[in-house]
Amino acid sequence: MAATIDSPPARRDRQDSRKRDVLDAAAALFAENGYQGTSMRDIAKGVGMLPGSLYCHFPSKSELLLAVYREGVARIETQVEAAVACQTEPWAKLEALAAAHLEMLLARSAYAKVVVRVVPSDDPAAHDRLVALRERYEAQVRSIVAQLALPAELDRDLLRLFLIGALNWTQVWYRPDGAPPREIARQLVRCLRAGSHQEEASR
Amino acid sequence: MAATIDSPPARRDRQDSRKRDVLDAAAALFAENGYQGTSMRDIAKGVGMLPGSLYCHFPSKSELLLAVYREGVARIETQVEAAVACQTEPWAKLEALAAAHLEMLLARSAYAKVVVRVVPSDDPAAHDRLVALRERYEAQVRSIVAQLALPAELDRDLLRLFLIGALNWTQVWYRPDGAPPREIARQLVRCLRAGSHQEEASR
DNA sequence: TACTTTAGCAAACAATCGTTTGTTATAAAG
DNA sequence: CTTTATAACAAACGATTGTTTGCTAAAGTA
Repeated sequence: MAATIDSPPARRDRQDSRKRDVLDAAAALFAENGYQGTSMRDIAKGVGMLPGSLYCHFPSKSELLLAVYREGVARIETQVEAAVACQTEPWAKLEALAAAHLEMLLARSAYAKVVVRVVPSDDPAAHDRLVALRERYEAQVRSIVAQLALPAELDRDLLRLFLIGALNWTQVWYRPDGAPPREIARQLVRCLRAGSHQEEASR
Repeated sequence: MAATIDSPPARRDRQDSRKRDVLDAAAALFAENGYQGTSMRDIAKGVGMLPGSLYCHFPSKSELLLAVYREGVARIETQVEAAVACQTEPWAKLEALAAAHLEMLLARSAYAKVVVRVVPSDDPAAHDRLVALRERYEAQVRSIVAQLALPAELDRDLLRLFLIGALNWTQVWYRPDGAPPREIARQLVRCLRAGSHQEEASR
């Protein structure tokens, strides 16, 4: 078992390297032109393959989208988790979350852009699994929002949805020459901190 | 001139009636399945015509989208304007704007849904004119936000973009059995009112 | 060396896309 | 009645869609 442990890797590395190329090209194109606006031929051209060759790595366009989505959610989760871990105060955690989310969405990762730009109903065949992936990330946000000290009459779920909405909508209007992601996050959290302004001492 | 004023209308009414049917069907389908997810054949089937017959009323799919978009923006503007006019206090105006916007977006109008769901880059041929229509509405929001009393360090443009983002994102998560549009609007404005909580007396 | 595996190519598949053409039926205009 | 205009049909256009098939060549396994 240990004797053959390094014979497959060479093979495995190469195929995975190409598979990675396909994934990267698909992520870039989905992020730029949307799911329905990107054809398998576009992706093939992006990696210098023929269209049919893509099916050596992914059985269908839907599965390819799912793989990109999965990776996108994973990357956002990882970055957000790391950023939140550096903070102790709940509102500071929320701002760190927002900043990391925006950083990925606006500057860093094409994978992250796909998660926001491509809505589950864009591909009915993958709809349910896409929703499941989205919810996995939202659970992370929920756990941060749960730690906030808020007035009782303020709905926590709505606050979370407003936050995510404001964050994701940045993709529509963001320009690299405007306010940087970190500054946007700071202002957003400052806005949302509203109602609880007077209870700052509690918790 | 006044002698022939009522001879055209009969003709005009009929053709406009069919044109309206096409527009309605397109709006419903664009709202439900997106622009690229809706074919001219789908729309034709929706009004009981053959695909080619659509071109009697609209010269292309892009122009059809533009017509739906124009109508959508106009409807939102009208409703929002009426709702805002009933209020005098700036924050009350903003809440009325949010409520009217959500009412249209979530319950009332397929046209309004299209304006939010279809992003300009979905149709490169119509991109610039779609952006222009979107901006026309955003100007209306800007004028309301301009009346708010806000602390100086809070960016008005960002506040507006956060508001619109949170509003439009509701289309992703809204369920008719959850909180009604009016309640969502109330909570959202309460959240955003944050930073200016202490300056309530000013202006 | 002989066998198996597979990434990728070359070419085509059926289906669907937005759109065009030519014609017919209907109805307003003179 | 004649002329003109047009909504709608019937049918097809070429292009593009996601996908499949058969094959080749190279690399790993025994």
